[in-house]
Amino acid sequence: MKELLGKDMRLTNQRRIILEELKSVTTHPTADEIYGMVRQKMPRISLGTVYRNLEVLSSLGLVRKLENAAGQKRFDGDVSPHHHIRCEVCGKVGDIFDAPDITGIEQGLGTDFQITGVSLEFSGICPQCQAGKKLAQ
Amino acid sequence: MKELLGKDMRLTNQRRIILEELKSVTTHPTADEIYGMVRQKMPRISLGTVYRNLEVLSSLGLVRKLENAAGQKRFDGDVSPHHHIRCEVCGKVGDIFDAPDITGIEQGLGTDFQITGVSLEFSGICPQCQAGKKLAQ
DNA sequence: TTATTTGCAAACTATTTGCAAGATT
DNA sequence: AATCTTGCAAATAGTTTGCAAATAA
Repeated sequence: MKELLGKDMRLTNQRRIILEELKSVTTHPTADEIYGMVRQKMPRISLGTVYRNLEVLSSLGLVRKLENAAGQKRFDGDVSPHHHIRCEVCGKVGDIFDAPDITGIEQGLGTDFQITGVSLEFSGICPQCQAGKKLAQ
Repeated sequence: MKELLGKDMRLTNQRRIILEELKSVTTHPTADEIYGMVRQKMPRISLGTVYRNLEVLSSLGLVRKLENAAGQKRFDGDVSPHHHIRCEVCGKVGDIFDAPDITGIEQGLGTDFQITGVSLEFSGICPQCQAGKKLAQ
């Protein structure tokens, strides 16, 4: 597990625990939520460190940063290819593993941009918000 | 043009000018950029008013709010169905009118969310940033 | 012994809000 | 008159940054 990070980059306890915690859930937590999770195991970590390390981990491709979204960024410990659905009411994010394949959809489009990626995101209402319709959590 | 807005909603000069300015460009400006544009015609308007009215106009469907994005929200005066591409370097947004149709892609997916929408967004590098590769504007 | 990383606090950016004054019906 | 809207300024939320101390190669 030593060589996961790049040259001159260390797998510190902070990084390891952030990564472990993120991989242990499927909830796509925000930086702040990750901060709360990690603090249970490492009470003196700071929010700045969490932000810095999420940035490092996502630029290394070890976690996925979900910024194609309203509001806060969220993070996903599952880097396998899949899509997301975001609750319009509470902002919670779920996974979509079985959407039709859109590979190649970016070919031959009329744009002067050099295309580097495509993102398909669904929006909807999560089960909890469907239930408690009035009091959007 | 009086009945464009809902009951008890007025088409004030501020709203009209914001709408006109936004419809006069294809650049998907940020709230701050719209503030700059509108101030040329209405120097005493405040940024808060611009934010408030962009919210009103987009909730009425008269403009489109692009929040599926990193960083700032952007606004589009063209509400016809089309997709967007965002420059990874400078954040600029372009239009994509000729992407393959993905209508119905949300049908029968394995999720407990009630699906209400789909968004396809491309990312890439705009012509200006391709040119000046070092000095990302 | 040198470069990286951390905790802390302050700074920053984008956006929202409270409120008294102004405008519209 | 009653309601909606504005300008202004202050507040808020999320994130980033500077820096001295701590840590690890």
